[in-house]
Parts: sequence; structure tokens; C-alpha cells
Amino acid sequence: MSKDSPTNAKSRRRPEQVTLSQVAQAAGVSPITASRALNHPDKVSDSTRQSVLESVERLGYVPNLVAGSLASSRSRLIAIIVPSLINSVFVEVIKGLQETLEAQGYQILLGNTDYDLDREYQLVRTFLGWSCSALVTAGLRHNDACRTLLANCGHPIMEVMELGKGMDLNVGLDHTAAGSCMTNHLIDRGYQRIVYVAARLSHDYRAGMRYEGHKAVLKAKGLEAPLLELDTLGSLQAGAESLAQVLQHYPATQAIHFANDDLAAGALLAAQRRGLSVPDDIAIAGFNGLPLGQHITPKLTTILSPREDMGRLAAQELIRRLSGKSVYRRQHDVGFTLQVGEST
Amino acid sequence: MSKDSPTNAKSRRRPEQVTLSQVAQAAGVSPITASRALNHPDKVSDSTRQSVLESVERLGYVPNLVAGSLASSRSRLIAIIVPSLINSVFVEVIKGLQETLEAQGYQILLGNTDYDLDREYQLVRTFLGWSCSALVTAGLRHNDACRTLLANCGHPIMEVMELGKGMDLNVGLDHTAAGSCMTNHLIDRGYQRIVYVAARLSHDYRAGMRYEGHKAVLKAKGLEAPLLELDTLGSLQAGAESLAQVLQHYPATQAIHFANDDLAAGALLAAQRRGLSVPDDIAIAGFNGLPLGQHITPKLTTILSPREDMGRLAAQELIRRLSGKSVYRRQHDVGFTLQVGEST
DNA sequence: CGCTGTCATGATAGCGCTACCATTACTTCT
DNA sequence: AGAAGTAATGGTAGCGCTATCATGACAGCG
Repeated sequence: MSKDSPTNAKSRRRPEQVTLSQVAQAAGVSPITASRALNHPDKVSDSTRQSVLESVERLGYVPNLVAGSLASSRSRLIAIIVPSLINSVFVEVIKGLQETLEAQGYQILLGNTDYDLDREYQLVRTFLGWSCSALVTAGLRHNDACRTLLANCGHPIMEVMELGKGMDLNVGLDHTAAGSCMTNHLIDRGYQRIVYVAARLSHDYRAGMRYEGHKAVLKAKGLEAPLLELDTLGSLQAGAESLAQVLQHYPATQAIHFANDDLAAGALLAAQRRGLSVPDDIAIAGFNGLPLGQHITPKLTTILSPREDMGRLAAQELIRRLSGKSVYRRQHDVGFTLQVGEST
Repeated sequence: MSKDSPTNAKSRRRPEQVTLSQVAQAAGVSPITASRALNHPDKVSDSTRQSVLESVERLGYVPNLVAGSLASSRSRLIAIIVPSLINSVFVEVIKGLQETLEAQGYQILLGNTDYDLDREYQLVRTFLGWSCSALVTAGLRHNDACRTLLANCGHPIMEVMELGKGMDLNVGLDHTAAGSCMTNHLIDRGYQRIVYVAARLSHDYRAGMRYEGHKAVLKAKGLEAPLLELDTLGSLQAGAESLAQVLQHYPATQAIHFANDDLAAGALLAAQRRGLSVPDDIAIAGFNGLPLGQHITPKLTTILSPREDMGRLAAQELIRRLSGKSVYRRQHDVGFTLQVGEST
């Protein structure tokens, strides 16, 4: 009784906040029963549940999830850590995750590392401090401190985007294979002098993996694999500018294999402005399968990666794990699809 | 002593978790002093702070933010509620918010309503349960329950995207004026038979506001303001399809005023495929100022809205408010810029 | 020399909730 | 009939941290 009394001198309570005890009192049950009525509805009788819910409604009770999490050390928070929000690729994965997780009553803590692994470590620390139920990171690369923290935190870790030796769960695709796939296609089309253009590989190291796949194919045929690395983010603008650079440095180029569709589309549109014919004067290929590529003329040849699906699948796997079901696979290869357009 | 002992039969602690008490003990100070060393560094002596930080490092202590928030009823969490993650417009606002808030040590709780106000209410409830420091919502429209909750929660509310009678803080732009601005431009160019094309106005009601601005200008000149509302989300695809519909239903159309750049660019690219000349056969205008519009030929006439800036400004205002500074403006008009391209 | 003020630190008592165990009233089984 | 469940409820004791007040030490002051 005195516990609930606001006259208590030591009380720090915000008096306007309705607590579960007040709900319980109004419903004529103990606080713990009220708690059960809300969180384990099957553990109380129908009539009790009814009257508790009615009191909740009447008093405008909003559960204090902070207190609940502290008491139960479970939070229903999922941390999502991505390196960028500008790159729509990550947003689409977030979309898939978010859609699935929110439907299951999880909330999303979003962090952006800006491609900085130290920043990632800080974010992981903070998110662990929120005792989030699981962490999702884009990519398999972490610094040592971060790796240690993740390995010992006791929560499920989901690494998305690429496929490889993950810490725990992993949903992604094989970027090296994707790079090879596209280059095989270009060679099938008869192109031999192919330049690979990427934006800042230190950031987008997955583009670097695709380049490795690309290079392996060319080397096997005894061909060169020149690389043009731009010092900007991938964008239409960067793609447009890179076209000029390629034509200047490698005038005999027959095809350009771009690290992503933004670059490729930018170059394609710039080629049009210049009066170059694609693919006759120069062939252009991208990666990602953005809608844009399918609406420009000529349609862009690209590789479609199932980004929202990746997010959805990752979320499903996590939920399965979190709900204690043992039926799950540690690793999922979501694959990719070569989408042959008119630009190659 | 016995409190920290894991032998205590009633203890529910996860034994692997390092607590502040352990850090304090290792540093030879009381828990409360250790807390101060971390959260109010200026309130402890240099030597104490040093030894606490060193113990934190050595023991690998990760602060339990849940416990901290419960005790202090402050969380450094900011809720961001948007209606969609597909629409890049919202993502850009999130980007601006996130960048500014993370730099100040705030974390982001992200929610997606899918244009459903009831869902928004649920998200607000949940986020308030996390006693987040502030809430950001995209838009001024809420249902009654949500409005009541927000009004009484005692936390700063920031409504972004549009300008109007907000609940608390408001950063946005005048969509009606933006609609008028573009239509004035079209009329200046000599177009009179102008169709407005939008995607699902019940969702994107801001597009509806722009249409109102558009209509007002035309009505004032005694001109008709036909509206074509699509039953899809705004996308390149929808824009491409809408072109055919406009040409069929309104064959004499001189210009199309699209609700956003995705639609406009889709239509422009589709017009090219059809061999129509833009703007000679038909003029096309958009809204948003997406990079895409500046890379296609002809360049798209559009209205540039400062989306990341909107996010940044909103975050700055919130931070100012949260840190108790009284210097803030309740409302900011971030304005917009008519970007005249080659498509009109 | 006491008086007041500031600084660094500590003891206490919660924040609002739930895990854990206990209790009671029934039902079912042998 | 008594043992052995099962279902519904409650009491107690924290979860790990911080607000509040209290304490002691020491400086400055007339």
C-alpha cells in the first residue's frame, strides 16, 4: 500500500504514469496476476484476464518495457547495424527484416556505422547494453573487440549480405560467384577487353569480392582484368564521370562491368548524352537489379540480388531461434539471378 | 557483499554479465561513485575516474542501459515512426536524423506504420513503454488515441515532412505551395491542359496537398485540373503505366504534373520508348529532386525538397530541447526549390 | 575559532516489473 | 480414501542502476 502512495517522501515516481500495480488494484488482483494476464494470457482465467484488460483500457496503462526487460532480461529489441543508409541496398534488407520482426512484436534498434568498424564496435556495445534479443549486422567483417563482444554476448548474431564463415547465423549470397557469373556472360557475348569499375572498395568490400570473381574468369582465359576504383560513393553521378575516365585510360574497352547499378545506369545515361551506342560502342553491366535498370533504354544487364527476401529470411531464422525452436539452418544462400538486358 | 555473491539461491543474475558493482569493487570505490565516473565525469576526481575507466576496460564492462533507464527514467532512445521504408524520401529524412542523433549519443528506435494510423498508435504505445526521450513522426496526421497519448506523454514530439499546426515541434515544408509553384511554372511555359498524376492519395496525402495547390492555380486561371489517381505505390513502373492512361483518357494533354519523381521519371523513360518527344509532345514535371531526374535526358523539371536537411534540423531542434536549452523554434519551414530541367 | 561553502564520496532506497516458489482449491487416478 | 496431479493466484525478492540525501574533509572568511 505505502509503496504505491505518492506521499512517500522518497518516491521518484512520475506521478502521471500508470503502473501495473494500479491496474492490478483496479482489477482486484495482485500485480503479478495482472502481469500474467498481459504477458501469459493462457496462465490466468478468462474472467481475470477480462477484468485486467478492462482496467488497462480504462486507466490508459502503457506497460513500462524498460522495467519489464530489466526484470526478465529479455527485451524484444533487435539491433540492426548497417554501414550506410544512402545505399538503398541496405535499406531494402532493413525493410525485409523490419516487416517480419515488427509483425512478431519485436522492435528495431537501428545503427549506422558509416563503414567504420570502430563505430560498429561502439554500436554493438550500446545495443548489448539494451540487452537486445539479437543483433543483425551487414557483413562478416568486424574488428577484434567487436568480434569478442559478439561471440560472448550470448545473443543470436545474424550476419547478412554475404555468405561465409559467420559467427553464428548467416544469410547472404556468394559475391565472388556473382562477379564470375556476370563476367562469364560478358565473355559469352564476345567481349574480351572488360574494365571493372567500383566505388571505394575499402567501403564496399563486397564489390571487391565480385571483382575477384570477375578477375578469376578473365585470368583463366588469359585476359587482363583492369580495375578502376573511384574515390566516391557509388552514384549515378560517379557512374557518369567514370565513363569518361574509362574511355580515356582504356580506349579499346569493349565492356564495363560496374560494381553496382547506380554506377552502371549513370554511365549508360552519360553514354546516351555523348551519343555512344550501348552496347555497340560499349557494353555496360551492373549489379543489384534496381528497378531503374529495367526502365532505361537499353535495359541494363545486371544481377538481381533478393535483398528484401534476405531480410525476411534472416528475420524468420532469428525468430525461430529466439522462440527456442531448434529447427533452423545456420547458413542460407539466397542466391542471385543474372538478368540479361539490352546493354550487353 | 552477499548481494554480489552468485551463491545466493534467489539470484536471477546471468553470471557472465559484469556489473557496475564489480567494476566499483575492482576500482576500490562504491558503485555510485563508479556510476558517476562514467556518467558525470566532472563530478569525480581525476584519479578516481582513471581507475574506474581502467577497471571497466579490464573487466570488459558493458553498461546495462535498461537498468540505467529504469532508475533514471531517461533512455537516450529516440523513436522514429515513418509510413514506409520503400519510399526513399523517408529514408533520407531518417538518414539526417540518425546522423545527428547518433553523434550525440542517442539511439534510434525505428517503426514503420505502412500508412496505417492504428499501427502508428501501437508503435507509439510501444515506444513510450521504452520511455524514449522523444518521438519523431512523419506527418501531422494521427488518430485520436495516438494524439491523446502523444499529447500527454510528456516527451518532446517532432513532426516532420509537412508544415502545419503541429502538436509540439514541427519541421517541414508547405506542400500546397510546392504544388502551386510547379503549376505556375507550367503555365509560364505556356501549358494549359495539365493532368496531375498521383499514386494512392489516401497514403500519400501530402501529394494530395500538392494537388490542392496545383488545382488552385488552374482554377484561378479558369482551367480544369484533372486528376489521375493510381492504385499503386509510386514507382518507375507505375509512372510508365500511367503515361498510357493519361494519353488515352486525356489525349489533348500538354503537360503532366506528377506527384513525385519516380512516377515522372518512369513516364519520361516510357515516353522515350514510345518515341514521344519530351517536352514537345508532352511536358513532364515531378517532385522531390531525386538524382535520377538530373541524369536522364531530358533532365526532369522537379521541386527539390531538402530531405536530409529536414532530418538534421529536426534532430538539432530535438537535441536542443532535450538538453534543456530554451532557445528553439517550434516550427521550421525548410522550403523547397524549383529545379527547371529540360522536360517542361 | 566556528561558520559557511564546495568537493568527493558513500548509504539508502527505490525505478516498475517478473522469476521463483508457495499456497489453495479442485480434479483424477489407483 | 488418500496420493498425486493441475490450474489459478499470490508473496517475496530481486533485475542493475541512479536520485536523493548524508557525510566528512578541507578551504576561505571575518
